[in-house]
Amino acid sequence: MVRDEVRRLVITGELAPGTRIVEDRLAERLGVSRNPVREALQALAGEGFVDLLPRRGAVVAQVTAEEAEDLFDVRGALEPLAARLAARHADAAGVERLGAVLALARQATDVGDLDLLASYNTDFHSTVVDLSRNDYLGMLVAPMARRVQWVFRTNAATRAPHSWTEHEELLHAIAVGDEDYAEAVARAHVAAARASYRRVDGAPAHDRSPGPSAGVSAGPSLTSRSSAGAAFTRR
Amino acid sequence: MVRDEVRRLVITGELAPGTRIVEDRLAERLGVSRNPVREALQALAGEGFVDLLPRRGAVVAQVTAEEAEDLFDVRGALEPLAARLAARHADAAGVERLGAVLALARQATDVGDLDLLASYNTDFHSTVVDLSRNDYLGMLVAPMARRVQWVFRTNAATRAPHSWTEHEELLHAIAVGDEDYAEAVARAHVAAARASYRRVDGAPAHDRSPGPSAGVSAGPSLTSRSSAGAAFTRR
DNA sequence: CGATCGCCGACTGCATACGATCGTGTCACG
DNA sequence: CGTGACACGATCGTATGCAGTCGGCGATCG
Repeated sequence: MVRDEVRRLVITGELAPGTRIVEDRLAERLGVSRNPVREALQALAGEGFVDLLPRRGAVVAQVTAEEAEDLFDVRGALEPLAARLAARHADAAGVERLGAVLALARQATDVGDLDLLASYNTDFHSTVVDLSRNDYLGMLVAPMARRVQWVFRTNAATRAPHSWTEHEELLHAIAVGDEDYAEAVARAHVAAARASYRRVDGAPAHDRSPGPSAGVSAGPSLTSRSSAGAAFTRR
Repeated sequence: MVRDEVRRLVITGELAPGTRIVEDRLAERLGVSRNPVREALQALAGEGFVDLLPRRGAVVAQVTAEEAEDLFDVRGALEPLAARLAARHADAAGVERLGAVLALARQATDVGDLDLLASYNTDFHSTVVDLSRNDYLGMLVAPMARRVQWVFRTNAATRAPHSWTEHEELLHAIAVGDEDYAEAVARAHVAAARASYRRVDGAPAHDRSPGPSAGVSAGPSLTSRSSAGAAFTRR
């Protein structure tokens, strides 16, 4: 599918944030006509990977520090829910599937393939949502997981090891069916990821969100690549 | 925009759940070509209003009881978050905007225009999310609010009055900036809506979600407007 | 009489074509 | 030398055309 290919180009960074996307050129590059490309861009706009400016085309979305924080807030709401529901509904086969992803991730960790590890991370969370048996939640989280993968491709390296021990704990909680425990683990997982992010990326200039304040305040900010001034995308 | 028009057709029920959508016919009906219709259908598929079967076309999605419950679970996670963030970030102007929507809703209540009231309901929740200053949350909630409006168009009548006193309380919590209170009110609001839904729609056969069990088990179900027999819309 | 194979219509998916609109560069004028 | 209007090019939005595929229906065979 063309959509998946374009999304891959964006997530892997082959199309860097801020680059303008011209339908003609991308269509030629992919060897298709403009129509599938247009549909792909519409879909990716819905997922927040590109911004669609009427009559002016598409640009790969910028990830500002604020949006990363926003993402953490939402993850903090949805992932604990997914974990709780997964613990409630998961059966043996489901736990098996989760364990399989974990095993693959361990291999990828040993080999040191970070991109692969990141995609297993996405797989793990997607599987948890699958086990929650909440289709609507799945509809929301699937794009979000991809977005998370995109936003944190840069600092995934430092985060990975801790992340996976936390995943093991979540698997355990789900396996024994302890909803409260699963929810708590997921909550802690997101909080830890946020703290890790702040360590790597520098604390946000204006703390819009209390939570665990990142003690280590870090060096030069990688963020603020924002070029556009008027950044609002309301309708 | 064609997309908005098609979405309206679905939400208002002019295109009933289960009906097959043929691109040609809909295009002619709207007086445009197939291309805009195709893009609209893709977008609506992303929002969950239609199911897209590869090579077979689009079908207006069915809303099963399970999906309604799913929706409540997700609302129960996101709306409290939005309320908390709104209480944290809202300024006087924002509170003003919320109050304006409430005022309009009161008028609509007096007049008894239920469709209008439903859309104000959507507006209210959208505004709360706006005040939260979390763009990503807004991106998720905007389609969800429309979906809620769609799912509960049938029983909005019975629910409306209670709903709006709860809204007033939420407005107050946001106005005084009490995050915990705002979050609690939003949580209670969703729980009350769920209870109301279950009263009207009958308790789900297999209780997948504990929560406040609907004591009143209700008479003749208003639902089951489904025309088609095969009602499953899993992918 | 029932089941299977093949043909036919319908519709989607993609390609191509055209008109509309916006940004940009240039030229004239103050 | 700076500013404004005009015109051109680039690119989007929409329309039309064509080929591939899927489901339905009838004919043929067991």
